[in-house]
Amino acid sequence: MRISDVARHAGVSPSTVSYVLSGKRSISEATTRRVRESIEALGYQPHAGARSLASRRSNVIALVIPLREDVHVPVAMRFAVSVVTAARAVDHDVLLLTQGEGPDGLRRVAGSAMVDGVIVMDVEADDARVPVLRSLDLPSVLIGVPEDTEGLTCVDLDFAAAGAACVHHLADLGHTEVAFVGQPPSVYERRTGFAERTVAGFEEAAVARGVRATSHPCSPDTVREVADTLVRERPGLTGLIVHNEPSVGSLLDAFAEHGLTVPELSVVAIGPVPPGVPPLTSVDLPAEEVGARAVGLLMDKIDGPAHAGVTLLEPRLTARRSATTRA
Amino acid sequence: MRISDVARHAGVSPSTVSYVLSGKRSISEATTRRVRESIEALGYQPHAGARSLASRRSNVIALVIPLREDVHVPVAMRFAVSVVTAARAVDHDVLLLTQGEGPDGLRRVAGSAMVDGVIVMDVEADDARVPVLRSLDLPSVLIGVPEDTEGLTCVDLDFAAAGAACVHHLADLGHTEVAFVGQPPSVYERRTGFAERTVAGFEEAAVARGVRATSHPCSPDTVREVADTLVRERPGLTGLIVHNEPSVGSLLDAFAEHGLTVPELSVVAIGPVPPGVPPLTSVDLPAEEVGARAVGLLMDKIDGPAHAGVTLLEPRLTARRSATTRA
DNA sequence: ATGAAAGCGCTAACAC
DNA sequence: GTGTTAGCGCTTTCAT
Repeated sequence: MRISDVARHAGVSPSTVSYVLSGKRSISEATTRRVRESIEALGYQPHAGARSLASRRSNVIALVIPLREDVHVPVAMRFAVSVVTAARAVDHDVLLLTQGEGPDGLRRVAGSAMVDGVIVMDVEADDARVPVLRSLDLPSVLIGVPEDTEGLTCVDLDFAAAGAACVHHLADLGHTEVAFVGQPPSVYERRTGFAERTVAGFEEAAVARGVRATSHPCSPDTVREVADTLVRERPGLTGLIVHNEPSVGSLLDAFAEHGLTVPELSVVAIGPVPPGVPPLTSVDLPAEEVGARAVGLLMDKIDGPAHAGVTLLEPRLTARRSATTRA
Repeated sequence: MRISDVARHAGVSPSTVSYVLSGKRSISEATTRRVRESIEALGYQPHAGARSLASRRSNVIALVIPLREDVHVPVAMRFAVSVVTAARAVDHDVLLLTQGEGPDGLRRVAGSAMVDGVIVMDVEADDARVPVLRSLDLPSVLIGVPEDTEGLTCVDLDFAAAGAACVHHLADLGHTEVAFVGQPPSVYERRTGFAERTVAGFEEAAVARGVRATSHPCSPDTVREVADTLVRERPGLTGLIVHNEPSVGSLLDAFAEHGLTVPELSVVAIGPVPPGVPPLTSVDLPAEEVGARAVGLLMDKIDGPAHAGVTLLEPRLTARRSATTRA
């Protein structure tokens, strides 16, 4: 089933069928209808390879997903799904690249014209893929923000503002001693942008508001240790900011064992809305919006002149029931 | 940069370059070396679209990933990553399809010759995609087993055997009263193969061993309810089989509140090795192996005559420290 | 508003 | 063991 079959069936030339499909030329109402009917009747679908050869567009974008021990998989998956959904909405498919392939993966898909652009997740401050991206002239969008953003297009939640928003919320409620419990140490060691920026935002805001503050990294197996330390060293602690979705539950349990329960201990989370009782006041991670924005920006770059820049989505703090006025 | 540039640089014909790349013809050692050097020197990479047009092979496979509320995302991701890794090892890329696209997604990628084959995850007993796959003449492999497997190629862990293995392990340890805590109810309602088969294997083995047994579905918000019910209605309960990775932790906590702690309550898990203390005796889910097998079988189908059939990987129970001899 | 025809870059059948 | 060449199925000038 080829385009010429459709053309014959509709009594037009192949190019007309092509133009009906692409809309790049105005075709009479009547012809358009006949062509569409033929396409329908014959069940015609253009050959993707032929199309990409002739048009120099594959209508495929690559998505590099992280697969590290320390990234919270469900969150990564939400990004991935939103990217796929948004891409499909603009008639593009998504090729999955794993972090494991590294810079070479990017070179490969770019060099073979397999994809029209790429979206890279989980970007580090000094990411090895960034120089490759710069050298590649392959349209790209980063989800996350490296140190040097010169010439890059990045999207992310404004994590600094998110960290700050939590401090302001607690300070507004009268809290004067707060602690920040963050991502696993390894996340900071490899200098993942979002983690660093959140802590920075937290610390700045704490200074600005005159709030006593400390921050601690935290992995699943140091939850108890972190809670113990905090209880011991910060007896006046009344506010807690948790930027570690997988461990919120057990962290709060650990505090509970010391007699500190929510909402006497006021808790604000940063991340996906945590299920559980009581519902946590939190700054939600708008994965769907980030993914959609990334795709939108990538499409702009693919068929327009590059429009570099960093887009930081404003955080929205949703007050639920875990943070209350300081007793 | 085209194949003819490489050919000129190496002083051979384009077809020779093509044959060096594909290995489909024997080329003299010397020529091969010259061609490879030219490829290297020029940084040549074949155009994927041109290649797929001429060879009728895209070297891309599609992977349909589930994105339901009730599937445990980290497990799904492990499958996905193992599929990508295995595919890359045989020089194929992976196009990501979401469950949301349903049967149409399959038709689309097949019809446009975008992919050479497809791997479908999270297959239900009566899956809407199966008839489509049958009608499509697109090589496919299912991860999971539907009711009617006629003409299909399926791979999965032998979940019936896994359920049975847990019963045998507990029975061997002297337990005579066991309970099975499974997936969320919705998983059974949509008749997901692996869930059904596990329960069936559990029940059969319990009858065979003369063990008193009941089974309960369980979702994150019914964990406590399930534990309460079990404690109330099954006072003699000493063995627990948990086929619900995300809830094992809170389930055991709930039992602990009733004074039933591991290993006095012997627990065997089915799923990815659960982190946590004490380490749980479990039948691990060999996601990497399943993914690799799926890719291997798909490659066989892509370049050979179909070799349908159901491959069930034998479960391996690893005794750790959560299941002990009955007191 | 439509058609004719020249490629896009590769593979593989056919020749030697 | 290697070269020549005819497509693969589409898009897009160029022509009308």
